Amino acid sequence: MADLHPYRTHTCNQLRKEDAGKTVRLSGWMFRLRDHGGILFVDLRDHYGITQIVVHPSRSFFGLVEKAHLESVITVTGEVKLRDPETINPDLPTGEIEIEANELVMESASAVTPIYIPDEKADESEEMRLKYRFLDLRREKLHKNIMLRSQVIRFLREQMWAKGFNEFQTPILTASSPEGARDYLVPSRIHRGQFYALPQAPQMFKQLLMVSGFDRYFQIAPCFRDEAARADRSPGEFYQLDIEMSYATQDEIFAVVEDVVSATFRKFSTWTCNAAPWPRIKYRDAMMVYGSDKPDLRNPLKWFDMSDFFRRANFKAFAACVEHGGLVKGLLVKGIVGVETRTWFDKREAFVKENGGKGLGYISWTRDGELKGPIAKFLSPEQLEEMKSLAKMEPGDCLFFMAADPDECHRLSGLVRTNIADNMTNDVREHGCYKFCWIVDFPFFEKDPETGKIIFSHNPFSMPQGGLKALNEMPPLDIVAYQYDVVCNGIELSSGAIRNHLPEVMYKAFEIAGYTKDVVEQKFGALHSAFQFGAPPHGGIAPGVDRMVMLLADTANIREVIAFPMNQKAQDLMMNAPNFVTEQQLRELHIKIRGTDGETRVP
RNA sequence: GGGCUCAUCGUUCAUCGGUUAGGACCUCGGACUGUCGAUCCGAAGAGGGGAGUUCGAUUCUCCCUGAGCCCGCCA
Repeated sequence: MADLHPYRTHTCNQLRKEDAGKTVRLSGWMFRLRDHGGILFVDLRDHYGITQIVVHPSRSFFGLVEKAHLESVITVTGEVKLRDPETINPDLPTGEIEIEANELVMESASAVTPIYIPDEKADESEEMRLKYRFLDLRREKLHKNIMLRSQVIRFLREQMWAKGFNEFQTPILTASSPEGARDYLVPSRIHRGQFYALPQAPQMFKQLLMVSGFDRYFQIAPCFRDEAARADRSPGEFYQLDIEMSYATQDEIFAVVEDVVSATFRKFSTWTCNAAPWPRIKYRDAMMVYGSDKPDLRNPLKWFDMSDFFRRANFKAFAACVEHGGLVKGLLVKGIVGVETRTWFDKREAFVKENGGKGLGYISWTRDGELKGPIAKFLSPEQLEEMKSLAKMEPGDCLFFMAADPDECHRLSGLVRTNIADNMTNDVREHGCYKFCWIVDFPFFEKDPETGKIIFSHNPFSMPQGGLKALNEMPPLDIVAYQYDVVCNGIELSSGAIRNHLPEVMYKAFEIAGYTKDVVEQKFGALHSAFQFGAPPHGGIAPGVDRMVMLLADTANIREVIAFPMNQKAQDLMMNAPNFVTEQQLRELHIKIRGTDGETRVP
């Protein structure tokens, strides 16, 4: 046996009945132990699988194994034996054999683990799981998620290379960027009082690579933003499949993403995907129909504009709303009258009020032909008839109404659309599918609700449709940009734009948003400078890697697809980051901590 | 910055203001030569911190601390 590899000749998912009789060596963790007094069974686990080890009482190491804690790492040498037919375990790929241990080495004894690894359904606090992440990652579910992530990233890379894209690295220590999210700052030791920033995205670098003539760029790019986390938003840092293309039209960029993302979802999930080209929904239509710029298209419910109808109808509350610039929308829900109870309808209305709305009107067409509901009595028989044909209503259907200022109306209608679908007795949503769509034509500018100022609504790098002419001639709020998102099942997967590579257009756009030429040249110095020397028209996009894997793993929490995530407060509980540093370190960085409770604490 | 929910053995979940604070898993001890979430017997092990209400608080109230989710934020 001296010629065997010191740790293993096979993995724990390799041996089959054909291997019977071989002398083998396996290493792994003691996953489970079944102690029958006279005989021990150890489920030996490694990355690949599980193999049963049998330890007979005559062996010198019998006592060692019997007393060992689970999760200890051992190396076992022994003979592959066929199991008796009645002891075959059909649940294990290696279930037809077992290893009869002749030698055993305790490589690394484990203490009692704070979480019990075999219990996949255990529901420890996330705090506990994050603190002992290296243990949680041993569990099959999480281990698989991280492997899925690894394979997805590999596949994304392969596809990008195959499409002629080149992979580049861009700096991690860079300059603080104007606009956008809060930067993570890194103090400079050499330059007193100056700071680097971690990139929120390699946005300017990838554009500069286009100016440098590299034509097609991609990177699995780390992005850092010092903003609050959510269940679907990783705190601090996340990864994007960052893409930029020279001389590309919006349609060409869409085609690349449709190809790459579709292929990825088809490869790594059994769920169906809607075929490319994906629906392209204008931002304004998305807000009108779905009340959201990230609609879940598995939900078939759609709002439509009834402002014109209610302007003419003699229901004063809605007519007044429309007169004052508001919006009235209708949502037809088929076949729920007589299915859902009065309480159900009351709950929908209560939901709207909880979310700041005035209420939720509706008219039900009962199975015996009556039109009922809080609003029905305000409409004349002719108007009710018009409403029915407008909404394509049938007996058993209910028409909901939302009336408010446009922004508020969209917001509430989006919430209601989801709330109704979530609570219907007969679920109308599709399941087991990924529904992709493009949201296009985002507004270039919007009005700051607090100051009333015109501000960039998405990002100042994108090209306004109509170019300089539009900026000069159109009301700013009517201008749309070559700015687009990919949305899948209600999750924003990706965001991108055809860039603005023309200095004059930059100046004008920033002027409308209240910035002078100087500011443009100062804040976007490199980009502005680069555009003076021949810049190719270019555009790009950046699908979120974490979110793609999250959808593929069918988990609601993005931390389930990140090996070492931070908690919602952007703390790494395992590494204890962030943490205090020594006075010496602070001195080198010319930093003094402000305030009373933030005194420098030396660990 | 704000809102909601939560905090009990190592873990997880119970417990009407009066209980020897209970179960499951883990742990420890014992039995057991074919199990595979082994089984059986036994044992150990808990109210985050601080105020208050009360004859009496794990339970009610407030503050602090910590956690999760949401809003703001995330061009």
